[in-house]
Amino acid sequence: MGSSARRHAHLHTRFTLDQILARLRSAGMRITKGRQQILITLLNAKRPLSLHEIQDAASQGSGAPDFTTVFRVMNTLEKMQLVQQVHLNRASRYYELLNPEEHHDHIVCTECGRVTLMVEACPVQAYQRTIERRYGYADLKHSLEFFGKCPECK
Amino acid sequence: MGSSARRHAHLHTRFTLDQILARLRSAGMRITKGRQQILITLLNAKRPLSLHEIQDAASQGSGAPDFTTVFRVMNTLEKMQLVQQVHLNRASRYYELLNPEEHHDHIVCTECGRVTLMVEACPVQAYQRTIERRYGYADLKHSLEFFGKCPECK
DNA sequence: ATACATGCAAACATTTTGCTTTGGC
DNA sequence: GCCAAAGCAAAATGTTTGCATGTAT
Repeated sequence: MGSSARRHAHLHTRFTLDQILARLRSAGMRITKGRQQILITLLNAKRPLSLHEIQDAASQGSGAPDFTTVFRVMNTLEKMQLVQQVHLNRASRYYELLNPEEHHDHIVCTECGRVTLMVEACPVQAYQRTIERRYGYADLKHSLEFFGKCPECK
Repeated sequence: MGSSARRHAHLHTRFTLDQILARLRSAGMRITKGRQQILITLLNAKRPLSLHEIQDAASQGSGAPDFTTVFRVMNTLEKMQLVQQVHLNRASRYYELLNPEEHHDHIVCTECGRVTLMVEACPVQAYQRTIERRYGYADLKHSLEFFGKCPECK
């Protein structure tokens, strides 16, 4: 493959670890080893992760946070709007880091479970404001997942 | 309120009970009292229901299907694409009947949990074909939910 | 009569909470 | 040293399976 594929690749404008840690600090939270491991795991993730996956990955280094810790940290990060749940129609919950500017959606294969990240601009983003006005809701976020058969499975 | 509100109300082009029963029959499935109760419950539902809610509602009449039955029937209906899961960020799964032509999405209040059905044309529907081609997926369905503060809670 | 479907009970998975101990500030 | 956070254990909740019995066809 040449550079044409790469030309379409978008810049992942993600939070940096330091930016997130600064947010935690300014919220009066403490920077523990476990939290750092979890955040590094999320930063490296190429797809949404379950709590167990986060714990496993975060335990590679020296930290090895307890499952309960992962559970509580993820709850906190979700409330702080630093992470988001992604619905993959599986038994457990999946999380991903929320990017400050960019929003992307997912395609999930109904056969093999594979998750593809969509790189185009989200078609819903533009409607959000209109919907807020029409239905009187405020602070709208959304969650959009596509389900179908991936190239391999179809 | 005058008729102006009603003017925007759309026709709920839903399956009829008989249509669904015909589909079950042609799939070689048997028409039991429990299944009928469940389907009637889904037809009357004004919002997505959990398995327990379906069981409770379906037990009003004489049928009273067991929870396991509800679980299995819903799984089957989902595979048959007659119902769909809706993600409300709650502990359990919620289901709704899938309409043959019309597709609608939901707005969920993050404070009180209230669910509002959206009546406009779904902005994603139009993109689905494009996405199928671009990513090589087939038979795409999607799930779109908005989360925010409802008029009462904001 | 013959499967298919149900009900019941038990297993399983995941999420959540209580409480004691640890460690960041 | 103080108090938030972690770890551990146990409970609560929700989902799924096995098997004997019932029932639609």
